[in-house]
Amino acid sequence: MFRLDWDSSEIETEILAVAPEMAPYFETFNGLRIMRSTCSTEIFFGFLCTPNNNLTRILQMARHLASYGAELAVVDGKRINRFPDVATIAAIPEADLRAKAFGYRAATIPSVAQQVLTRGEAWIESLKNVPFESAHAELCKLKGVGPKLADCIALFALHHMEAVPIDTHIWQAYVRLYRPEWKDKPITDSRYREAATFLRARFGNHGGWAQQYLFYDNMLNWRTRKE
DNA sequence: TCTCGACCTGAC
DNA sequence: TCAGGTCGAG
Repeated sequence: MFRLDWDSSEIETEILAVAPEMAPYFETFNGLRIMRSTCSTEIFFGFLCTPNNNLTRILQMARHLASYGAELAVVDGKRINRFPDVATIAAIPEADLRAKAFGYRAATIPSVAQQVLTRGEAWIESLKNVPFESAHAELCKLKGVGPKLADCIALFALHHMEAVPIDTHIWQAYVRLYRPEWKDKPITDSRYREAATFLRARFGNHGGWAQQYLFYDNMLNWRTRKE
């Protein structure tokens, strides 16, 4: 889960050799790791909760989706459920999720699950065995999944370690470090592609690992950072 | 290819 | 006002 079989100092050394600007982030957040989930379905639908949303609500929504799965145990009075399979999520009525304050994602989450089902239950897992670019392209064909979610799913669910999801935080870090002339510019499709391509080229197979530091730093400091 | 507005909710 | 965005129209 925490990739303890990976030597983080070795990875940091390799990243620093090609991207010395990462040094202060490694010093500040020493020990930060990128997690390795064993359940691709959970990560897939977890990220479907994230668009245009905040972490507190994302957690509530992910927990609610989990409640549709088989009960594993009760710990300190709290039910622990296995994350449900794709078919279960595909069958959740939109009204149920609306009632749980899912907003417009009440429609998109079951819809994406239905699209996945038509590709077969093993489809998500199968994307682990194709090149990152192919997996990303396939994920983007789902209505409701754009380039950012595709990158998140590729990295965190499928373990394509070169993926660099450009969310609002990585976008701010990218502009600050590499593209100051784009300060305050919104992310368009083409800018997204440029940033993601640039960061993958710069960090190579450690793109996912490196972006975690930039993400966490910006997450902590974006409100107070003055330029 | 870019720009906009819409889309749910709730914390700050 | 804005969150770990995406879609459709123009």
